[in-house]
Amino acid sequence: MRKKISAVDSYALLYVIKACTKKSLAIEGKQAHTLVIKLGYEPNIFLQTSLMDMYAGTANVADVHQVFDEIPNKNVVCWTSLISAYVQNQKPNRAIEIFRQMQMVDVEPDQVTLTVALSACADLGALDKGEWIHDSISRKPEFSEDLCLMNALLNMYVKCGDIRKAKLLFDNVKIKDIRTWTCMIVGHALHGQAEEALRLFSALEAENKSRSSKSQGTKDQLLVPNDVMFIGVLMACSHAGMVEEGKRYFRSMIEEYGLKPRLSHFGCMVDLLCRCGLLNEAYSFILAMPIQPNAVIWRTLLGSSAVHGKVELAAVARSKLGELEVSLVGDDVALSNIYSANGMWEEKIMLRHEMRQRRTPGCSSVEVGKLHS
DNA sequence: ATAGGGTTAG
Repeated sequence: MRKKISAVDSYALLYVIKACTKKSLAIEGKQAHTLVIKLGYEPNIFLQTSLMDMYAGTANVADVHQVFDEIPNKNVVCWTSLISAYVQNQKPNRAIEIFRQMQMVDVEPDQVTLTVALSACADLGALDKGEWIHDSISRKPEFSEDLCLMNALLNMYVKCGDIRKAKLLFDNVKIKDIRTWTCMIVGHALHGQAEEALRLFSALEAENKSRSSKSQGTKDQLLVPNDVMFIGVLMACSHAGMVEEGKRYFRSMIEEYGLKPRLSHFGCMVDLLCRCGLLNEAYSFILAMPIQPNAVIWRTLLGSSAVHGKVELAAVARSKLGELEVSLVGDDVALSNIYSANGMWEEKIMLRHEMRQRRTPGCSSVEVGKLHS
């Protein structure tokens, strides 16, 4: 089409930009942006917001903000895209700031804006701001009909630790989807309420069984567990020390539900085995994985080796982290602490010396008014 | 025909 440039209209460009977003194609996305300018489509607000979304998806927040700044009449969709870009790129503080700015220039947030803002609150653990948004939802009854928004609200309460509010909300949402259930299961799992989490999962399975034996109409309403839900289920087993159940759910996920475990599922299993002190089994499990283990998995084994005083295994895990070139200074601290616990002072001194040469800083975070890292 | 949204291991 570019050879016959007169045929390129704003719709063609829009779909090309969407394709770039979907496939995270940064260079092609930029080329599409160039064409938007060359062909004089800059006043098209649909194209501008799509471009913002494309830059957000390719981790280019600076360009998102620049596109936003150059839009003359910013509507609620433009503002929401900007907030979303900061959420997607792990800048929830900035997202909340923009959310405030938007209200100061009298642009009224809609359901989508509030959904995104709640996501930022969840990431920050900002319960007070989340509750403020909940209040503004309550003032618009039609907003409570929006399931995306309700799921975001539920997730906010879960991540901010208000499990009671989360449960109340869950019970009050009449029409739930698989994400609603997943949120609540993860919520219980995160709060150490493994039994509640697994009870919910069983309730969902029972509900599905009863519906699939009934008429065709109810079959359309089946809420089939997906891979994300199994992460919640496995987390619950892990936090409750339920090894055998965890292994059973892992098998059931593959065999009964036909789901392919992803890296995070293997991570859950390693965590489960490690927490129960089955470190050798965890190590064999990692070696037998069909996909390459990442740093989180080796770090789980390392941390657990430290707890259980398994020096050799800790050293293996640390060297794997080194190979992946993503090790944090905390990984070395963990290993160095095992050495001292076992009186291996020479090893400890050598490791500490290596650490001084690398000079990678550690980090922590604390909330003082807002979250600082 | 056109734009922005919710669940995911430590």
